[in-house]
Amino acid sequence: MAVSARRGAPLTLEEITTTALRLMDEGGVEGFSMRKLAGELNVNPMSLYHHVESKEALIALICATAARRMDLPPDDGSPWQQQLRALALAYHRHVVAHPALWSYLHSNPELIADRKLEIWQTLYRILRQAGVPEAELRRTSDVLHAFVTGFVVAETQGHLPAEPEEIERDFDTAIHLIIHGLASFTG
Amino acid sequence: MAVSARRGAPLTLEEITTTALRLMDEGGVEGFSMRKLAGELNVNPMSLYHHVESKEALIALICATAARRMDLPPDDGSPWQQQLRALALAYHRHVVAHPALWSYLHSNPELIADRKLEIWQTLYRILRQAGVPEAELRRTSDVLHAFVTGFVVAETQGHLPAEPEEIERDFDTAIHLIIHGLASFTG
DNA sequence: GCGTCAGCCATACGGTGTATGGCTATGGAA
DNA sequence: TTCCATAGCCATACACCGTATGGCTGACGC
Repeated sequence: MAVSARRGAPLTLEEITTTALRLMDEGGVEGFSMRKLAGELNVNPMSLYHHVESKEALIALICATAARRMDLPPDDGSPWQQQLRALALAYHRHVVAHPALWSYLHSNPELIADRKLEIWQTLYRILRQAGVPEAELRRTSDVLHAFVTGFVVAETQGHLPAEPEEIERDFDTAIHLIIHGLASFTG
Repeated sequence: MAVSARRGAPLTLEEITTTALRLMDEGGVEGFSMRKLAGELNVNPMSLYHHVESKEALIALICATAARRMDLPPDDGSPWQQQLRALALAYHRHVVAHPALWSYLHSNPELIADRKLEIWQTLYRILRQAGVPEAELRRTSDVLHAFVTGFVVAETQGHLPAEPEEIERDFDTAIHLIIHGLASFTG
């Protein structure tokens, strides 16, 4: 099947996405280009297009994969406040691992809109436990996700102070606000 | 002073920023280019660089101007909840007028970080009235701004439902969460 | 009259995404 | 064994981008 002249093995989608993610981690999504990716893979730029429809589609694929890979806290029977905090921490940890990617995702939220994603199901479960009415689940989860997204981007973009313990306190403040805001539903 | 060959009058910074803002409103910040701007102004692309240092600087200038133009609610003595709502509405109104610009600003929060901006002073005032301790003002305002920013981007990016009354209810939910979250400070 | 300089622009460089079409070697069919 | 469809790859080209460089022009102060 006409393997690359400059490489031994044929390209794989896996290889493409992995390298692309690394490049984006290193140089941001803005600094990422198909030509650089091709160079890194020692391949002609056009070869990529046999595995991927477009640059945009490639990024979308990587975002979707990243979103699916997040490991979320199970329902351990603890109070919803604690579970919400655990979920936020998991999300936060995941974002910090790939700031560039999530900052991009932040401006293109449709890439993570699928409500069947485990992350949404987990959030729904916690919100139910918090007393949010069924009819308000979609709305409340949207708003919360927007909040969290805003926070995380502010952090990864360096809008918040750089010291880790300061960030942690900011994080605590954010969670505090959200939990006390949600608690008003049970009242 | 060697006015443009193709135009009668010399370029002005005002003219450049106004046209640039219009182009960004129409085609998004990604779709905006110096060459298109020059074309719109009937001028050689390089002429722009006599009034502006770079594309990035131009966008930053426009963002800063936009942020300063927002007219904010004065302290009318009403409860802080009401004032916070008014501030959020003013912010919201302003963002909806130039979604593309604010979506960009959202990914580059440093462009609006200046704490002397009236918007921050107003927010500080309201947070004080809400009982937020002085030492927590910076942190709380950061977090709130991140929240609001996230919400507004979600809305302008079409992540929230399109129907206006739905958006309004989402907005109410957001404000509700924030107000009840803040209220925990006075408790 | 002359120098200075603001304003403008032509050209060029190195980058981008990707359309088009052609090459090659492999798998299956005959 | 032969043949061919096709998967995989790549060379070329196009239209765009931001902007460095350096030169032109004409208004102004002296």
